[in-house]
Amino acid sequence: MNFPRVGPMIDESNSTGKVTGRRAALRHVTEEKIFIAAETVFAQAGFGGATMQLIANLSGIAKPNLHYYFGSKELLYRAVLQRIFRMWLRAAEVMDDASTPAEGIGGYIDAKMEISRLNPNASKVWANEVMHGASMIQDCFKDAFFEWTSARISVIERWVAEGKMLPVNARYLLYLVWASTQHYADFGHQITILNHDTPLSDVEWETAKRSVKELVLRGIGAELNY
Amino acid sequence: MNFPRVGPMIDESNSTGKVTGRRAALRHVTEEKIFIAAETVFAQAGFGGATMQLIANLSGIAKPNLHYYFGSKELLYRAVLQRIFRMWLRAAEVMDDASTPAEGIGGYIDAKMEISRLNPNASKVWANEVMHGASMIQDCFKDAFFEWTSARISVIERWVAEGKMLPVNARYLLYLVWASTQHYADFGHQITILNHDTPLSDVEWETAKRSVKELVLRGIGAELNY
DNA sequence: ACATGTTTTGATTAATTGGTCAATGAATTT
DNA sequence: AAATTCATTGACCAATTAATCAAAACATGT
Repeated sequence: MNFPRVGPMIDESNSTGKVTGRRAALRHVTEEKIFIAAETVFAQAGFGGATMQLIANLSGIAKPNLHYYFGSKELLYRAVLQRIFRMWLRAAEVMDDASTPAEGIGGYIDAKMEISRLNPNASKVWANEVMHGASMIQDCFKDAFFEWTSARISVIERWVAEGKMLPVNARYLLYLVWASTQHYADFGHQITILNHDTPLSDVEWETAKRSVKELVLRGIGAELNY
Repeated sequence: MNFPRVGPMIDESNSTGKVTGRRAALRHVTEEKIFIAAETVFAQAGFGGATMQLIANLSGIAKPNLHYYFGSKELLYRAVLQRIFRMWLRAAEVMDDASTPAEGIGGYIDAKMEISRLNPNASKVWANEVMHGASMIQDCFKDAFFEWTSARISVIERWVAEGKMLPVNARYLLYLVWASTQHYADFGHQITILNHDTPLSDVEWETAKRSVKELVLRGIGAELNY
C-alpha cells in the first residue's frame, strides 16, 4: 500500500519535539475543532452513517480540508479512537496508586462515571467500534489494550491475595465496572427517556454514582467507611 | 404522509386471526429469513452502514423483494427493533413471579446473560439505536418501555420495603443489571480480544454469569444459599 | 519584496445506494 | 381453465457521498 503524504512537512527532529509558531498553533486549533466535531458525528451516526460533509459543517472547516488534515474518513476515525483510548488510560491511574480496593476501585468508578458524564460521545464512538467488530482496535492497539487490562487484573488479584477483598474473578469484575459506568454514556438517551425525558440532574448523577460504587464495593467485600 | 401499501391483502378478519395456507407459510419463512439477515447486518454495520443489498445477499432474497415485504430500510429496521423489544419483555417475567430478590434478580441476570450469549446481534441493534439517539424507540414504544420499567422498579422497591434486601436505589440497580449483562453481547468482540482472541467457552460463560450474579446479589444484600 | 512551502476552498468525479417499475412467475379463487 | 391476486426479479434512476484537483490565499524565512 502506498499512502499519500498528508499534512505539512513538519520538522519533528528539533530539540523539543514540539512544533511552535503561529502556523503550528493554528494547525493545532484546527485539528482540535475537527476532533470535537468528528467525535460528535461518529457518536451520533456511527462510522457508516457519518459523512465528511457533516463533520465539515459542524467544525466549520471546508470538506477538502478535512482530507488535507487526515487523509481519509477512516484515518480520521482512527485518530478519534486513539484520542479516546489515551483518555481511558489516564482514568485508570487511580487504581495503580491505591492501596485498598475501596480506594482503587471506588476511585476508578468515580473517574469512569465522570468521563461518562463529561465525554459521552467518546464512550459512544468506542462502543460503536467494538460492537461493529473492533477491527480498528485489532489493527491499532490490540496489544496495548491487552497489556493494560492484564496489569489492572493483576492489581485486583493482588488485593484478593492480600485478603483485602473477597475472592471475586478480577476479569469479570473489571468488565462489570466498565459496563455499569459506561452505560451512563452509551445508554444516556435511554436513561433520559426513563427519567421523564429529562437528562439526569447533578443530584441524580451523584446518586447514580454512589449507587454503582456502593453496590460494587459491597459486592466485592470492600465497603467504604463513612 | 401517504405510505404505500405493503404486502398482500391478507384477510385478518377471520375467526382465528391466523393466516394459513401454503402462501402464508412461505411468507412467514421469508420474513423470518429477512429478520435474521437484517438483525445481523444492522448489528454489524449500524443503521447508516447497513445496505439493503447486504441484507438481500445474506438472506438470499432479491433486493426489490425486501421493499415489497417491508416498504423501506427504516420500516425494516423498526420491525427488527420491535422483535427485540418483545424478546426482552419475555425475559423479565422471572422477576414478577419471584418472591425473593435472590430468585427474581438472580433469575433475571441468568435470563439476560442467556440472551446475550444466544442473541448478541439483537442486543447490539438495540444498543446501537439507543446510542444514536433512540429516535425510533421514542416514536414506537417509548410509553411501553417506560411502563415496563416502572413496573419492575416497583417490584424491587417492594422487596426493599419488605426488608428482603438492602435499601438500594431500584432504578440504578436495574441499570447496572442491564449494563453488566448486555455488556457480554455488545462488547463481545472486546471480550474476545482480551480472551486471547478466543470467544468465551461454555465454562467461561458460566463463570462470568456466576461472577455477575454473586457480585450483584451480595451487593444488594440478598445472597444465594449454596 | 521575494521565493517557498503551507493551508484553504469551489468545482468536479466516480462510485455507491435507497428506492422504483414493468414484466414474469406462482398460488388461489371462481 | 380462466381470472385474479400475490410474490419475485432484472434493469434502472435520482440522490448522496468519499475523494480529488487546481487554483487561490496565507504564513514564513531570506
